[in-house]
Amino acid sequence: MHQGRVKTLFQPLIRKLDAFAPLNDAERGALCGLDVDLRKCEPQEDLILQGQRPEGVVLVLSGFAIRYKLLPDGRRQIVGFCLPGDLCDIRVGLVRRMDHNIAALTSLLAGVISAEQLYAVMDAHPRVARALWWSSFVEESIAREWIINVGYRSAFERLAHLFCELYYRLESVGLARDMACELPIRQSEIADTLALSAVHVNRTLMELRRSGLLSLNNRRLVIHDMPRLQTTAGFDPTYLHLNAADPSLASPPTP
Amino acid sequence: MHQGRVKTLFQPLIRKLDAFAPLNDAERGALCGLDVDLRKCEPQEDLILQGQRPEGVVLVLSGFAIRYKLLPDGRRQIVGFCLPGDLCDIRVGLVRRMDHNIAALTSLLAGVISAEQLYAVMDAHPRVARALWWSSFVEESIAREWIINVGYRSAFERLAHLFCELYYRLESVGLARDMACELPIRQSEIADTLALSAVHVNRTLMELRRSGLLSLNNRRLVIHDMPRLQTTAGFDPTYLHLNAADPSLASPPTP
DNA sequence: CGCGCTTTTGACGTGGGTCAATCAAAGTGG
DNA sequence: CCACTTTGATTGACCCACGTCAAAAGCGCG
Repeated sequence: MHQGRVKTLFQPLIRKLDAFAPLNDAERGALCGLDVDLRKCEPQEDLILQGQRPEGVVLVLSGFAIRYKLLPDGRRQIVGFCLPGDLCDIRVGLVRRMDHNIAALTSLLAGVISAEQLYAVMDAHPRVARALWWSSFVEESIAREWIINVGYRSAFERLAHLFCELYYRLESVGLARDMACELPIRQSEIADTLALSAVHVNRTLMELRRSGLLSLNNRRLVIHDMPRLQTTAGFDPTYLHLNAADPSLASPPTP
Repeated sequence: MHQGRVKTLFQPLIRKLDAFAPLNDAERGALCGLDVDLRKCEPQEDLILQGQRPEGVVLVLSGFAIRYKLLPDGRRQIVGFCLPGDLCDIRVGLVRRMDHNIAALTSLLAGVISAEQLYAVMDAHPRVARALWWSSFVEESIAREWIINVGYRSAFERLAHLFCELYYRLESVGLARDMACELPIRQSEIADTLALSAVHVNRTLMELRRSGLLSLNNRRLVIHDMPRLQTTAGFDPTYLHLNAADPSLASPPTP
């Protein structure tokens, strides 16, 4: 469905999976051939609500989304970013009710894919299946790294770390290059992500700018000194498992 | 291998998976028939090191283990508990190098299973596959909840929340009942888990005792007032996806 | 019965929170 | 084209939960 335009929209996903193991034409074709139910969202619009039974796997085609939970005092904690090419979440077909919300951060185009159809493609193309399982593994790794970010690091390090992560993730789907990318995130959203107050995010961001490590203006992130940024952040990209390719590995079975 | 004694050692895993969807005799048999490479560990001994290529899926048979990362200043952050019945981690066969360590907390008996064999069982028994995918999904949910615990909640709430989680997880594998369980965790380890100092954990623990919510003495946790404990912790068990059973759901393909 | 872990207690310092303005950019409508 | 509103960024003053340092007290165990 929607073949014409959608084909290019699959680029981020394909590009990401290629980093695990290069896909052949048949595999790319199978992915692009997926029936996606296009869904356009405005900024702040919820895609999936907590407690809901997920009706399909959501693939972010363009724009940013966030996973978040609402907290008793009305605040929210963002527990993950869904960037273009991210599937939220492959195993969702196994779960009765979502335990968190997903909302659009920017205006966003998503594709809803039925679990059955996705699993069929995975069954027919083991390497696609492996790549998808790998990407869901990476998401789990990211969640664990966030525990450390929020628990252990100072505000300055937290921001630095988040920007390192977002830069590399965006680069891996072709949305960042030359140490710069569009980053349509408000300071209050950074605050909700890093468990800081918006005020302190602001102060820390200015400190980052003053220190010459990066600048973030007009929704555009420019990293001026990546090596030093990584060092001060304690950023070790291992957890993103980029270049994880190891086609020799056995492939777990699809649910 | 090791059939006789090992069969009972599979109980926690089977019990946990049963909560997702009751397994029949063939399915139980397939699990118990897995070749496990038994491995006995002393407290503090590392099971799997960061950077290592995992050689198989580790199933905790008895005792507690922790997932942790070492931090630049020598501290460590615990990013997960592996309790009896936990597999660490099904998709591990897809990954070139571990991004965190796993160590025994107590003396511990683990079973190492080859990815190929586990995947074969999953292929032969779709419901087992679904249950295992579900349990790995739950681990990811737990990691996300920990982001909130460490980022948002006060020390008092953090401890309360951790004890709620551990109680329910232990209950689901038959190691807790009547609001009590063995909990062989030192205060310094709670500190490393909750991103608090050991001193503050101690003070907070005493406050929890004084408030009559629970007691933790001689490695034994007794919860005196679970409803109030959950309320003060802001604990919503949804994220553990207990009773998640929904056998109608489609099953994702094994890698 | 003395050595090594943990746990407990005390005194004191600080990173980051809160509250409350102010400022800036981007609409919006007349 | 300009008042008026809205939303987000910035700044300042003050405060507290939790960290650090340091010492004491239990408590197993050889």
